[in-house]
Amino acid sequence: MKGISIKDIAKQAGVSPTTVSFVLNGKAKEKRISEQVSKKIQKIATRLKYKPNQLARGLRTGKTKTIGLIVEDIANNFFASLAKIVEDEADKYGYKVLYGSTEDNTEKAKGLLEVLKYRQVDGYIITPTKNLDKEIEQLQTAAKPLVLMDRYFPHVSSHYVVLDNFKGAYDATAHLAKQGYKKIAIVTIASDQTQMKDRLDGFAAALKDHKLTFSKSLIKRLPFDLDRESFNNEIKKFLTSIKDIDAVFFATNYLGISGIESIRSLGWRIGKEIGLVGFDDHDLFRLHSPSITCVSQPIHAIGKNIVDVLMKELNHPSAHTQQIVLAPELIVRESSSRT
Amino acid sequence: MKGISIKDIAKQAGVSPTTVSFVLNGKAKEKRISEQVSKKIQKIATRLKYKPNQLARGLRTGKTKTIGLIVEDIANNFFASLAKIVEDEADKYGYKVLYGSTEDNTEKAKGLLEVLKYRQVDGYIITPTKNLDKEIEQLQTAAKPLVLMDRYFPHVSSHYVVLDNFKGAYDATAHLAKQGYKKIAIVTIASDQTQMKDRLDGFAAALKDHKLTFSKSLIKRLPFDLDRESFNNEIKKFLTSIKDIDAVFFATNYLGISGIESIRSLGWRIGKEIGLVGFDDHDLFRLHSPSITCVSQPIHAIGKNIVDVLMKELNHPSAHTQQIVLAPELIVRESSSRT
DNA sequence: CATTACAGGTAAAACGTTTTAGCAAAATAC
DNA sequence: GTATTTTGCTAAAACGTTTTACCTGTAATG
Repeated sequence: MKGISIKDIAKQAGVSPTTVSFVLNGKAKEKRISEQVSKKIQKIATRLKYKPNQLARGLRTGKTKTIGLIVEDIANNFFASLAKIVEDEADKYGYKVLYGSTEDNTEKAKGLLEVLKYRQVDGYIITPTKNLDKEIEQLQTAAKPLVLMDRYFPHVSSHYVVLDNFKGAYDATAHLAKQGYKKIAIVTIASDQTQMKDRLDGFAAALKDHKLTFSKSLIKRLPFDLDRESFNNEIKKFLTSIKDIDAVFFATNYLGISGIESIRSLGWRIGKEIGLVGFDDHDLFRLHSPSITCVSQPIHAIGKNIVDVLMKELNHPSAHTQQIVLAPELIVRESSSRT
Repeated sequence: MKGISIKDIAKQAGVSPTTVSFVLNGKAKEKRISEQVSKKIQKIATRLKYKPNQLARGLRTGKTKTIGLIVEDIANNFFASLAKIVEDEADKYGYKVLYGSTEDNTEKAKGLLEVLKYRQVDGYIITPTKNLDKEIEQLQTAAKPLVLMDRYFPHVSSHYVVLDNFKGAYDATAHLAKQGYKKIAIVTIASDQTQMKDRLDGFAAALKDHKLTFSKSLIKRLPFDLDRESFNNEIKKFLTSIKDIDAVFFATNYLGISGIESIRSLGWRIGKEIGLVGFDDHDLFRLHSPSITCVSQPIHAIGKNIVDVLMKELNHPSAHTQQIVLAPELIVRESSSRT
């Protein structure tokens, strides 16, 4: 089952492989191939269902029509949904996607970059981990098109598409304040990267603007790599340690899920004794009783923007980098209404 | 940033590219390259951090160390979790994964196969759609290693790894029966593929074994490609059409989710007026009030088996095909207890 | 009529590997 | 001391494209 090659077409058409290549790449006019020959080659090509061997083409041109997608965790709802959109959008441009999960582990991320590099992907979509800035800069100096997502490095000028995390957290917290909650805590991930820093900052700013208590003791930063059991235990310990706590904001979807579980096992009634807001929408949040208020990301827009920026960069590399910050939407539900 | 090539190493070592290739492919002894030269080449290679150009290698050998993964929907929890495991397992063998979602659409599936083919993947992991049997057979006669997952074609002898769907549905239904539910319905997807057929059969067999009513009117088969709104409407229409219905089994995770939503909007109390069992475990099922009984798939075992079978086939193609059927686990929760 | 221009193509190199076939020198056999 | 085998290595082809440089014949130019 050897595939059809350009030579086969050439033979059938009685011309040279060169001519076939020209025609099939749309350079017929430019290279002055006659209408006749051109048509003939086209016909034979479609009849034989010729598909160029991407390896050979890649070897010659250096372009593989493949992009690398590095996410935090493909099993996470948010990243999985995004991956689907990226796949669809990339497909429109004829690109395929190679993916990998970092688990928020820098070594794993470096490994993935390495693999993608010698697989010669044309461009990268990267959810960077903590110390990946050096690698990102290296890719940039090598003029590799790349787009960061979900988070970025403030000191590195690169393309990125992220959520307005500050606004997301601010809105969530302000909403809780307006609902009359007085002592609001946050549970987040111990990360100094922008997405978490901005969420924390938004939280703090909203507290300040609404003249609510703000202290270190209202913040819990958990390591990323705990299992659910440990998340639950840590969250319970934290929540019970705060006197008069009446609301909590969970800064990621999986923290929110653990949060719900923890609070219930404490016997507190969500929306009554304790207000709750989560991050990223989820079927669970919509259908939970009570339903869970959350900050929702415009996943479709994010995916589309990422691919559009990357494709623009692939086709017309430009000096100036594009930073896209999309607005979140606060979806108000029962978990934050004191009634 | 041209990569280091075998020629660069050859030049530095003062030998021919051939020799370098032999050494780096572990054929030093076989090809009688001296210890000295061998060591020297190894050293230079690691010093220069040589990584073979996979395109060139692939072009020459026909092997790309890439496998194609075709799922129904990468945004679906089950497939996303599986994709992660497949990625990890494949990585252990040095393989990367190209993926795509079919949306249960045969044309899309054919398109994906086409793309994967001319990307020259070494092997395929396929969640087949309805009429994909011809394509599967074609791949087989072309001696392409492939493993089907989630479902298979009874009339095609191929490797596959699936759940014991009959048992899953049987256990779920029998459980409902034992709990005292009398009129049990099923909502499934209108598909004649094995996974759905077996679930339906398991459901029917359990009803029969427990001497419960079984009639066509207790079965609802919905098209795959509805949006959630339509799923909900259809499910509501169906459930209200059955007199004295007191339990329902949803044969996929997304149907279960829609089912919960529908039943609630009907004002029925899950676990009281109506017993409910879902398919595939999900955070939502665990944390819903009441919590949802479900048939859970051993995702990790599935993923590992799939990759193991594929790798065996890649390395030692054999005549006999392997059919692996894994046992589901019924996770009993509140939605099926009449108390 | 001699020159130039252009139309319509092709030969061959290159991309970076792997692999087959073979060569020269050293070692062994008789 | 010649014939054979073994050792240690290499030249060159091949994988399927793309692309540069050129070639040949005809038409236009002066």
